[in-house]
Amino acid sequence: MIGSTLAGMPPTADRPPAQPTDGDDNVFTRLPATAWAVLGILSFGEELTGYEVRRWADHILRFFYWSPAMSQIYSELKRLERVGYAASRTVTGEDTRTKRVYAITDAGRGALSRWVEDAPVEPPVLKHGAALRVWLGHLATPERLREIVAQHRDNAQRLHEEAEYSRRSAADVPGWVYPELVARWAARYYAAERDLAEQMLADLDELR
Amino acid sequence: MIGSTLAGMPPTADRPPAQPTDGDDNVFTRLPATAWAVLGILSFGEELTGYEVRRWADHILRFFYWSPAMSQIYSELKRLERVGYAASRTVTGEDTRTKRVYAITDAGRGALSRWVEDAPVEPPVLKHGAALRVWLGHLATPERLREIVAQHRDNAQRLHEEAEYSRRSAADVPGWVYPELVARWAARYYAAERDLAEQMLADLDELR
DNA sequence: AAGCCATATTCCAATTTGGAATACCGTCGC
DNA sequence: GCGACGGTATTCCAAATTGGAATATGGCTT
Repeated sequence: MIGSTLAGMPPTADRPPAQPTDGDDNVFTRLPATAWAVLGILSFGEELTGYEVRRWADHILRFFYWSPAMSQIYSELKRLERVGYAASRTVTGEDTRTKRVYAITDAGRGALSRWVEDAPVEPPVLKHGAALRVWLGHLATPERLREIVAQHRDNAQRLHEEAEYSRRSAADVPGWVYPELVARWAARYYAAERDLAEQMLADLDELR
Repeated sequence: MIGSTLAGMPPTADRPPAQPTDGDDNVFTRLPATAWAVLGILSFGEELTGYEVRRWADHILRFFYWSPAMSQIYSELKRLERVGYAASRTVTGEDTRTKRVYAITDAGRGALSRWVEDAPVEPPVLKHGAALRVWLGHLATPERLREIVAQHRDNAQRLHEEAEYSRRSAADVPGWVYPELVARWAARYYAAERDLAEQMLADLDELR
C-alpha cells in the first residue's frame, strides 16, 4: 500500500500547485479568448460602454466568434480594468444619465498584440445542431430531416447576406482593412455553409 | 409609484415561475444539447461505459459537435439515468474490474426522437480563433498573420482527411447511413474551411 | 401623462469546461 | 514475477461561460 502510493504518484507532487509557468507571461496574460475579443473591440480606439461593446460584437464579431452575453461583457470589462488592460471613467452629461466608458490602455494594447502574435492556433469550436440531428436521422422522419436542413440553409443564406453587408460597411471606414477582410471571409463561409446544406439535401433525397 | 409597479410589470407576474410550458413535454425533456448528444451515442444500441462514450464522441461527434469533457459525459449519463432516459448496470467479469455500462431506454429513445423532430433549428455556434486574430490584424505583423492562417489551413486539411476516414468507416457498418452522410458533410466542410483559408492568404498577400 | 423603446448595468442560477487525481488492468521487457 | 507504462474507468473541483431576469433611466410618441 505504501509502495503503491509512492510509485503510483504522478510527477505532480514536487510542483507548486498554481504553476506560473514561464517567466515571460505573468498570471494576468492568461485570459480566456473572450477577454481578448472584448479588448479587441476596444483596440479600435473608441471609448465604449458595455452596452456599446455588445453592439459592436453583434455587428461584426458574431459572424466568427461567440454571441455575447451582456453579463459576460461587463464582467470581462471589469477584469480587464483590474489587470490594467483597460481604464474606465464615468461620464455625466447634465441631461444624460451617468455611464461608465472603457478604453484600452497601452499595457492592454501590448498584451493584445502579444496574444495575437503568440497564442497557439487552435482549431475552431463548432457546435452544429443541424448536423447533430441529421446524424440522428434514424430517429426522425425523412420529411422533418429535410425541413431541418432546409431551414439551416436559409439561416446560412441570411447570415451570408448580413456578413456581406457588414463587409461593405467596413469597406467605408479607413483603417478597417482587416475587419473588411474577415467580413469577406465570413460572407464566403456562410455561402459555403449554404451550399453544403444544399448538398446535404441532395444526399438526403438520394437516400430514398 | 403604485401605478408604475402595476403598469411597468412585464407579463410575468401572472405566470408561475418554473413554467412547465406545454402539456406535451415535462420538465425532464428540457435538456441541454449535450445531453441529447450523449443520448444519441447510446441510441445506436450498444451498452457503453462513460469512457467508451467519450471515444465514440472523439471518433465522430467532434467533427460537428463539441469536444467532450470526461466529467461532463459522466454527469450527463447520471442525469439521463435520473430522468429515465438511460439505464445502467454494473458489469463484473471475474478478471475484469467492475464498470458501469449505460443503455438507452424506450423513454429515452422516444424523448430523443421528439427532440430531433421538434427542437427549433438554431444557428451553429462558432468560435473561430484564427478569424478573430485576423480581425485584429492591425496589431500583428503580416508575416505572423500569414503563419496563423496557414496553420489553420493545415489543421483544416488534417480534419478533412480524418472526417473522410470516419466516413469510410461508417460506410462499412449497415444502418449507419446517417452517420456516413454527416461524415461526408464534415469532410466537405473542412475542405471548404481549407479553401477559405487559402483565399484568406491570397487576400492578405494582396494587401501589401 | 402613459406607454414604449433603446440605453445601461447588475445579479443569479445553471451549464460547461478543463484538468487533476485516483484507480485498476494488461503487457512488455527484463 | 516485478516495475514501468499505457489504456481503461471514474470522480472531484475550480473556473469559465451562458442565459436571462431584474432594474433603471432617458427619449420619443401618441
